Amino acid sequence: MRKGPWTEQEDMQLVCYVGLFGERRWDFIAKVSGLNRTGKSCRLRWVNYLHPGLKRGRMTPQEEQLVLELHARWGNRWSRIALKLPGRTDNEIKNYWRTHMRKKAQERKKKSSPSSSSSSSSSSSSLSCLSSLGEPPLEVENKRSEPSSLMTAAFGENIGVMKGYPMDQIWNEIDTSDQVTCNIPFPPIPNSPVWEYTSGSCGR
DNA sequence: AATTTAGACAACCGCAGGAGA
DNA sequence: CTCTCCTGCGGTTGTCTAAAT
Repeated sequence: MRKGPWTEQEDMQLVCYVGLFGERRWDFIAKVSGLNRTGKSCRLRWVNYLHPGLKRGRMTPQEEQLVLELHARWGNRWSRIALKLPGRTDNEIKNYWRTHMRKKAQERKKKSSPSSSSSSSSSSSSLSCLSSLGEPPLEVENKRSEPSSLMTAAFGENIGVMKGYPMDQIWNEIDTSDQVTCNIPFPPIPNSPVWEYTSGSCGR
């Protein structure tokens, strides 16, 4: 099994097969795609990097604020926190928190004076993100679990190809044929680095 | 200009829980 | 009921790059 950084070619292939089979059965996708990766690795790559709904770049102050608040409330429940931050992954948030906390720890060391009003800032009265969220609502909350919107974002008009083709049917077909040739021409996905280099089909 | 350091991001690992056989 | 496989989560480590010295 291959490890380490993914190549554009691998990304292309993965995007293609996830487009075909959906975001599930990663082990199967890993096998069928011919990628010499574990299903786990494929899933991670998709979730953290290739997912079309992902935001890239640094966190906005609002997002940072929200992370602070949610972490104060839920602790290290990164995936849960991520649900509240559309386009951000648990990994990203986790990384952000890590560097954030490291910075804080260092600052605290320097000062070594335990007044530490900053640590309590996460629950200060000036924070209103959560209250404005009203806990569950936040309209984006469920977007993640809505494959159709994801696919639309990812594949634009071509999503139509998928629509008239129920997943169950696909599964059935896959089960009967071990190998699948993926040659649906997907249009480039904006904001996804993969597409800066490649285009066209993803056959092997 | 070269080197060091810090921050950001990507990826792997181990574990736990759920589903199906 | 239990065993196995798959998936998802959280922790951790590695890599790259920009800023600082």
